This record gives sequence, C-alpha cells and structure tokens, in this order.
Amino acid sequence: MTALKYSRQREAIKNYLMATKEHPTADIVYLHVKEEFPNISLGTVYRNLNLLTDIGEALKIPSPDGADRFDGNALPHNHFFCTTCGRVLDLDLDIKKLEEINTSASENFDGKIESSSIAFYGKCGKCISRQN
Amino acid sequence: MTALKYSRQREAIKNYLMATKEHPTADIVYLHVKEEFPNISLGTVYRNLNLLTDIGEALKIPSPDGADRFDGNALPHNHFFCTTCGRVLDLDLDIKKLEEINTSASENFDGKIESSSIAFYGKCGKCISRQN
DNA sequence: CTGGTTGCAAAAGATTTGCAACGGC
DNA sequence: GCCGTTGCAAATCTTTTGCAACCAG
Repeated sequence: MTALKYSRQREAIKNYLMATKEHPTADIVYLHVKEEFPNISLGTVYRNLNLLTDIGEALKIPSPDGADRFDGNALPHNHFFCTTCGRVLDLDLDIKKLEEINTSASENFDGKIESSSIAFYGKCGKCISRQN
Repeated sequence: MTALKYSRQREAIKNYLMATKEHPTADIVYLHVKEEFPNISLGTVYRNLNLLTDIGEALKIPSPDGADRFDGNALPHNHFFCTTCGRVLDLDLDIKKLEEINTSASENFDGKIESSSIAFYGKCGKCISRQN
C-alpha cells in the first residue's frame, strides 16, 4: 500500500464529481476540470477517476454504448438509464426492499453476495413530454 | 426495416452463445466460432452479436473492466460478478420480488420504467473455497 | 438479379502507460 | 530528497466501418 499524496487536480476532479448529478464520462470531467486547470491532461483525469473508484470515493458505471460514467456518490444507490436520450439518473429505493433482494438472492446462490446495484431502463420524464 | 437473411456464421454464433453459460466476450465467441469457420472475422462476430442483441435474441452485458460480455439467454434474469476472478454467473430471483422492485421504483420516479436488471457483487463459490 | 452478409484492413473511440519534469511532505 | 503525481504522447484495447466479393432468396 503506497501513501496517498494530495494533489490539486485530484481535489478538483473529486469536487466536480460530487457537485454534479450528471454521471459524467471521463471526457466530460476532463472538459470541466480543464476550466480550472487548463493544462490538465486526460490521462490524469483517468488516473484519478480510477484511483477514486479504487478507494471507494466514486463509482464507475459501465455503459453498454459508449464510455464509462462516473458517480461522485459512492453510497449504495441505483440508476435509471434513459433508452431514448442516454441520460443516467439516480433512483432511490426503499432500503428494506434492497436488503430483501440480497437476502433472497443469497438463498439459491453458491457464493457470498456483498453488494448489488439495480439498473432500470425506460424513458425519462423529459423524453416522454418531448414526444407528445 | 430490412429483411434478415440466413447466414451460417450467425447461426454458429447464436448456437455457441446459447450453449455456454460463460457470458463470453466478443473475442471469446470469435475464438470458438473460428474452430468451425476458420475464416470468420472478428468484425462479423461483432456485427452479429450486435444484431442478435438488437432483435432481442441476446443480451449485451457491459463490464466495468474490459470488454462487454454477451448472454444467449435473453429472458430477464440477473447476474453475479465475482470481484475476485471476474466470472459472471447467472442468478435467478423470484419474479414477484422483481415486479415489486419495478413498482416500488416507479413510485418516486418521473418517467417510465420498462425493465430492470440487478448486478450482484461478491465472491463466487470457487473463489471462496480456493481461499481456504 | 437484389440486397443482406462476409472477410479484411483501416479507422475510430476509450483507456492505459512510459517517461521526464514537478510538487507534497 | 524521496516518491507520488502530472502532462504529454505513444501504445493498447475494444468496437465499428468502408469496400469489394459472396451468397441467400
């Protein structure tokens, strides 16, 4: 285990991640942090996003089409993927229900379930009203 | 809508996908189908996997580390991702519970939820026993 | 014949990495 | 000063695509 050292770039990345609800891709994080650090490189953004993910301060959300997305909220919660516009939204569920699911899943499964996350798919509110 | 035409390559890909429970990457599908069609190209494998996914005869499972995986079982079911060895396993849940989740999620959500899928994380049985 | 499909290779997109300079501690 | 971090560019990995030949209907 190597000691972690402070860096202004990493802090800016983390601040941006925690402030937005947009579940940005690495590229979008890069574009925003670039406003404050014009010389920052995409490689640094990737390195720090992975580092934050590894130490549990961010989530990496894989996407079936396109780049992975990142979430500054590392607490257990779920996501909704709009199949029309591609947006990713947070979606909170009753904790009891979530625990029930893990318990129920453990019953017929050979292994240890440590966590779970649900992906919901459909049309988001914006896309539904745009369609009318 | 363009008419779909039979191809031996597509059939071989589909057969392999339906026969395995390994949730293979495109590359692994390629290596297996190559045994029967030595000249098949990776591009053809990708084209057909995407086609099968589009017409609902396969699922594309995005992975946070590495290539997407494909599943020949297109019926709604869930997956377990072993955080130690990276294997992806099927995991079935009570249908009632799944419906409850979608209903419960719809209540506080502005949009239309059409489907959902749960990703479970932890250690698979093999990795647990290997560790002892 | 017509038009979907294939193999090949090049291109595109996303992410990682080697390296020398830099910056925390 | 030591060693983690950065910027840059090149490399790697995954997936898509243009094109001419091919094949199913």
